[in-house]
Amino acid sequence: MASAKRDHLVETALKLFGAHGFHATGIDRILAESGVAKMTLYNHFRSKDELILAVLRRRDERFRNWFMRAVEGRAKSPRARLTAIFDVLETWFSEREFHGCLFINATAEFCTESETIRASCEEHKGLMCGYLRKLAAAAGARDPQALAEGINLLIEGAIVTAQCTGNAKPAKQARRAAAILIRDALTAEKKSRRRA
Amino acid sequence: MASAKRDHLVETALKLFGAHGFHATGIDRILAESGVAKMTLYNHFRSKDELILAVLRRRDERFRNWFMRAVEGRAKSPRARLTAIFDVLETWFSEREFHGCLFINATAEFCTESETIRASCEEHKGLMCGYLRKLAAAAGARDPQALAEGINLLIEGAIVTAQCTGNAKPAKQARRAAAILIRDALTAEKKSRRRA
DNA sequence: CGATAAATAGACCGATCTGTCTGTTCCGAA
DNA sequence: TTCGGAACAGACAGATCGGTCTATTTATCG
Repeated sequence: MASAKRDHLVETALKLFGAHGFHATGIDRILAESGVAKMTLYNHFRSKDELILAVLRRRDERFRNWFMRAVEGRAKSPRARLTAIFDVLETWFSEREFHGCLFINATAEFCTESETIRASCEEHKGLMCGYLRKLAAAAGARDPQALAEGINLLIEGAIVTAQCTGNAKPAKQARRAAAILIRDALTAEKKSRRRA
Repeated sequence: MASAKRDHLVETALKLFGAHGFHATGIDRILAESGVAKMTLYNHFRSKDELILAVLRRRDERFRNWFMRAVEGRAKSPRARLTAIFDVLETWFSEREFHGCLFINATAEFCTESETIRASCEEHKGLMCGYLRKLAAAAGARDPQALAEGINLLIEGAIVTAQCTGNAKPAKQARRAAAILIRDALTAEKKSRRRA
C-alpha cells in the first residue's frame, strides 16, 4: 500500500504544489521532476484531485507534528508555549522554501470547485485550533475557547501577511498581540470583564 | 481610454476570478460571460496577466472605498470605528458572493510566478494597514503602529478562516480579540507594560 | 529458473489554454 | 453621405492540459 513510488510522487507534488500552486503545476511536471512514469501515477491515484488530497493529508500530518514538537521543545509551561508558538512561526516564515500555508492556498484555488478539498482544509484548521485550545486550557485561561480563537486568527493573519510581504516580521507583530490576549485571559479576576 | 467594453470586461473578470480563481478562469469564459469579442479584449489588454492587474487595481480601489465608508457610517468616534471594522467584516462574510480576499487568493496563485501581481497585493495590504494606523492614532493609542498591526492580523485571519469554514463567525471572534487589544492600547497608564 | 506483478517509455486522445489573424459589420462624426 | 475606428464572429495556431493505452523491461519470490 505504502509504495516507495507513491511516496516519492506525493513528496514531489507537495514541493511543487507549494511552490507554484495547484492549477499551475501540471501532472507532466510532477512526473518529470520525480522521474516516475505516468501510468505509475494513475495506478496509485485515480486523478490529479486524488493526488492533491493525498498531498494535503501528508502535509497536515507532517506540519502539525513538526509544529507541536517545535513548540513543546521551546518551552515547558503551557503559558510559555502559547507565546513560543510565534517563535516557531518566525522560523517557518524565514525558511527559504516558505510559500505560505498550503491549506490556505488550496482554499483559494478550490473553495468553489472542490468540496472535498475545502473540507480537508477545514479539518486541518480545526485540528490546529484544537491544539491551541488544549494549550489555553492547560494554561488556565478564563475562556480557553476564546483565547484559542484569538490566537488562531493571529496565526492565520501572520501567515498570509508574511507570504504577501515576503518577510518574517508578522510573526513578531502577532507575538506582541498574542501576549496581550494571553495576559488578559490569565488575569486572576475571574469576574466579568472590566468595561474600559 | 475608459471604454465601456473595457469596463465590462474588467467587471466580468472580477466576478469570475473571485468565484473560481485566476488559473481556473479561462479567457474564453470571460468573453462568453461578458459577450465581448476576443479581439476587443486583446485590443485593451496585452495579455491575461495585464487583465488580472487591471482587475486587482479596480478591486483595491472599490473595496477600500466601500470598507472605509461602511466603517465610518457605523460609528463616529475613532475608537468605536476600530471595533465597527469587525461588524463590517461580518456583513462582508455573510454575502452570498463572498469568496475571500481577492488579494490573498492572488498571492496564493502567483506569489512565486508574477512579481508584479505580488507587489499589487502587497500594496493593497499596505494601504489597508495605513488606514488602520490612522484610526488607531486618532483614537489615541499608545502605539498606533502596533495596534494597527495587531488589528490587521486579526482581519486577515478572520478573512481566511471565514473563507475556509464558510461562515461569518470568525468576524465575531476577531472583534472580541480586537476589543482586548484596543482596551490595552488605550489604557491611561503610559508607562511600560505590566508584567503579569 | 520461471512466474507474476510493478514500473517503464512514450504514443495517443480530446479538450482547453493563451494569443493571432481575417474579414465583416456597425456607428458616429465630418 | 462618406469615411474611419471600434467591435464583431470565428477560424486558427501551437502548446499544454488530464487521462488512457500498449508493449516492454525490471524486480521479487516460490
